[in-house]
Amino acid sequence: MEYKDTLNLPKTQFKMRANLAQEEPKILKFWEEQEIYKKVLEKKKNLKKYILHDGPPYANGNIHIGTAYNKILKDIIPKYKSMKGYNAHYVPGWDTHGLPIEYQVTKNLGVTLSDIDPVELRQKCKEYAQHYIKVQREEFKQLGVMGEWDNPYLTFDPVYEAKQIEIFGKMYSKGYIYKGLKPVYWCTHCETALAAAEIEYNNKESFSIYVRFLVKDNLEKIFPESKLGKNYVLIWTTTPWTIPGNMAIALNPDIEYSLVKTEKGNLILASALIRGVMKEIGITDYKIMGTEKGKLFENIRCKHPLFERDSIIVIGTHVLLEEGTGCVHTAPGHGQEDYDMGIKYKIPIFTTLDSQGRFNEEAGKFKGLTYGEGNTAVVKELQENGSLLKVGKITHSYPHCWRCKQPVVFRATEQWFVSIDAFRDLALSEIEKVHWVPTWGKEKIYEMVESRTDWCISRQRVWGVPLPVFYCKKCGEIIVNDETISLIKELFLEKGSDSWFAMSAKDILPKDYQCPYCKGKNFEKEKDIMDVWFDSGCSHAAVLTQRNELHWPAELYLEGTDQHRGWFQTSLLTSVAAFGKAPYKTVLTHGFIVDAEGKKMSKSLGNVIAPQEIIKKYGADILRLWVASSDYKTDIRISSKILDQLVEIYRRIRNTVRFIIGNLYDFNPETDLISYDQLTELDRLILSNFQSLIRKVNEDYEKFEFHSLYHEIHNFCAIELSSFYLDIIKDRLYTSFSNSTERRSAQTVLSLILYDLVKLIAPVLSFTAEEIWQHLRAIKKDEASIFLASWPKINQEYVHQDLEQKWDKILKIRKDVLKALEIKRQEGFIGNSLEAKVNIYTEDKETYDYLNSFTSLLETVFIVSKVEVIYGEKNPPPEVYPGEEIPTVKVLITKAPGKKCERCWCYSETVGEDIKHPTICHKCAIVINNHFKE
RNA sequence: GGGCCUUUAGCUCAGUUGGUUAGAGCGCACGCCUGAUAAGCGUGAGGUGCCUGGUUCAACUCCAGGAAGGCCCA
Repeated sequence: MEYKDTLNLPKTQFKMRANLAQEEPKILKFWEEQEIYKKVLEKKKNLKKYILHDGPPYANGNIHIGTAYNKILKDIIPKYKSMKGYNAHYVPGWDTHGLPIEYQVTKNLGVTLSDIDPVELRQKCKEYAQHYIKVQREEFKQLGVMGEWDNPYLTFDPVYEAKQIEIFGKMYSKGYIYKGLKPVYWCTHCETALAAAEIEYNNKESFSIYVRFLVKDNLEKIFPESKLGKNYVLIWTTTPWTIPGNMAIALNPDIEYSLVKTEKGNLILASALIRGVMKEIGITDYKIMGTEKGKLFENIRCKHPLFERDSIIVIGTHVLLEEGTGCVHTAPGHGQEDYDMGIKYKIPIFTTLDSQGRFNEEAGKFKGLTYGEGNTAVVKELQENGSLLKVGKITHSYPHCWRCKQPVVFRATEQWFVSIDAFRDLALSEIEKVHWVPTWGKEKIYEMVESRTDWCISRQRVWGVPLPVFYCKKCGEIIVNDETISLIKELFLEKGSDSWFAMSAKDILPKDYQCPYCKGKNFEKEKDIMDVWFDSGCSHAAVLTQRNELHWPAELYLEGTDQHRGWFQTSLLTSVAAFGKAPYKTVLTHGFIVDAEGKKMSKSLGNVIAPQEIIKKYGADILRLWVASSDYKTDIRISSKILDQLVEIYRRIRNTVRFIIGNLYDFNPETDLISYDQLTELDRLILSNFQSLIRKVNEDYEKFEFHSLYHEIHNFCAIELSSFYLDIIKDRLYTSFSNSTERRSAQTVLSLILYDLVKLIAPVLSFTAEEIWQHLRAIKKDEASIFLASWPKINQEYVHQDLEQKWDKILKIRKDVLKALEIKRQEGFIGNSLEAKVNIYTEDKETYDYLNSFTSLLETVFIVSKVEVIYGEKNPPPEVYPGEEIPTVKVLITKAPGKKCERCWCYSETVGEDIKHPTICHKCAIVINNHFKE
């Protein structure tokens, strides 16, 4: 008889090697064909809603690792919430309008804005966006992200656009939107205003010029010695072309300025900078004639170095000593602070450049030159008239257009603005009410909103939602009111915003419409469109309030930390402006993905890791595990080393599960489960431990502490289960009779743990959890998908603190025993621990009684053939191992007595007792004689 | 340049209100097993707690300065 055939060795079809790259597509197909997401929604539809509102990725290009990270992190949450018992509908969205797409499309077509019909261009842009929506949708699905993929929200959707118009209308009617002349970042190449978010700073070589402005007024009250010769204010600038726009020179009120006598006249500049500047402009012989605070110079008149007009001295605290002369050339049409000065001193705001960057009539004789040509021309003229004291070149950080990479200019133009001051306080108080994770997110966005300037929402492009504004041709008034807004809203709802470009103002407005101001009958449409940030900032209204399955405000927004300035803020602003309330209750932010060294990923560094390649090589579950394992509160690292580690962790979890499944091949939970009071003590212990795991993991999901539950689950699999419990119960599972109570006891616990463990990992390891679930369903009928199953609950009956405490000590003694065994193994005295007998010496009565209470369990727990506990022996053999964990015990390892049982591999003196089965032990003989009669 | 943030073992992360010798898992090394086997078990070696000062009987922890890195802004 082959005794091996009488054992219950594990059997399973569940593969040790996951082969995720091949298996995941099958599971995806299963989810899709079975419409699992739909079924989950149907099942949870009457439960309380938990809405994670998706921040729309921009529909161009493939997804990158950051996008994948964000989407997976999001996906974990509705999956958990749904299983936990919420109606957690997830509607993904896309941001579809805007310059990047329009730029790419015109580039592909080889046209400029003026060459192409706007409606045609918009159609091409739409197709472009649609293409990438498709691409990204497939990529997101591959990540295992579940959601309303068949019906996502798109910012070019007519319903969306109509809602956006409504929000604009609401804000306008409250007086929060105005048209004004303001310097904005302007790209002369793209011919458009740019938002701050569309600017990137790169190094650029610029002129560096020092120019003297002749002082016209008498300065004797400030500097008596100024009467000796001509006096000048010395300025420094890197943009000579803005000199024609100069209207003032700004000085700091509290900085000290000196009058310096030089061969180039008496120069006024900040005292602290004299040495450096003199060196720079090549003056070695100079004398300081007097020093006074800047505020004394207010309203002193100077002569413009190029034109016959004045440039007055103004006072502003923005003037610093960081660079230049402390006297700041001020052109109100070409800089933010210059503009502020202009407003304060009632200086006319004007621009000297047209939209293509050419000088206009305001620049007088320079008209027609590009500002680049203007630089040279201005320098030349300043040189000729003696105003220029030094010209050089410097390389400095300068704003560039994020699309075309060209340097931008500051240029005053007519733009539409959202006035932040109108509702700033309300926005700030709403920020206070929101729960920010991590907590410093509050401070970050608070400070940004507190100090931000008005939001420029107009763009001189065509791929976007038009500003719903008419102008009366007769009186020039702006016409925006409830009637026009609702008209446009209905129009967009029916025909989309293309209609704005396809139709004339006359066709859009009702027949015989009259200007409310002058009764005029001819109208013009506004040509500008809205900033894409306004689009996406309206999503709370355009999506949350529009779909029955959702609600407003959302429970959660979850994006990268860059969105404190972006979407979190624009959403807050439109929401507070229109509805007086934040659109979210909680905002979670994560850091950026960096490489092994903590450096950001960039093509030039060659350290970019693509999610598509990870999926192909390792599988999406590994990527998902990476997301869960990382602490998103700071930068998140990824490298092939990190991925290799995750593969190991994954294997461990998978193999633990596989071993459990393998040992349940003949166990049906419906018929074979045994009652709690029949479970062995060890089984009850691990069941109690497992309840703690459920509790901790659940807390971690609630607090979004995924990296913590990743460690908890892995440690439970590796330590509690694999190296302890599973190792110990192997003997019982294999050698007991299949239907015996002790084996069913272990299987009962394994089954209980397995069913809950698979749920605990499901939000993270979604593919693997589903694969396991389908194996379980083959044995016991259950929900069609893991995601239809309910979240594990702690069973109080299983929680036994007292048991855990009692076993705490035996586990420590076990450590000492294992150590003692290892020493003997190193000596070559034993190999397998079953070859050993363990003598435990103790002089401590309490320890002795404690150990004795375990009786024959000790052999099981130490996985040895024999254990003897000896009390009171004053002189144990010298080779004992003194307990390190528990000093009251000493451990002696000897050879186990008897012979090795051929069946259970334990050493026993009972081997040979049974005449029919002389090579097996007594215990095994009973099993054989009772159940395997030949 | 400014605001916010990060820095603990090769890697991912723990470290309670300042208090013994700073922990876990993985990886690595060595060994065992061959009835979880492209698995399983055991043992071990790994730390200038980013650096420099300070407060304190005592600092990974508190304070100041700096370095490296990230996001945002100029």
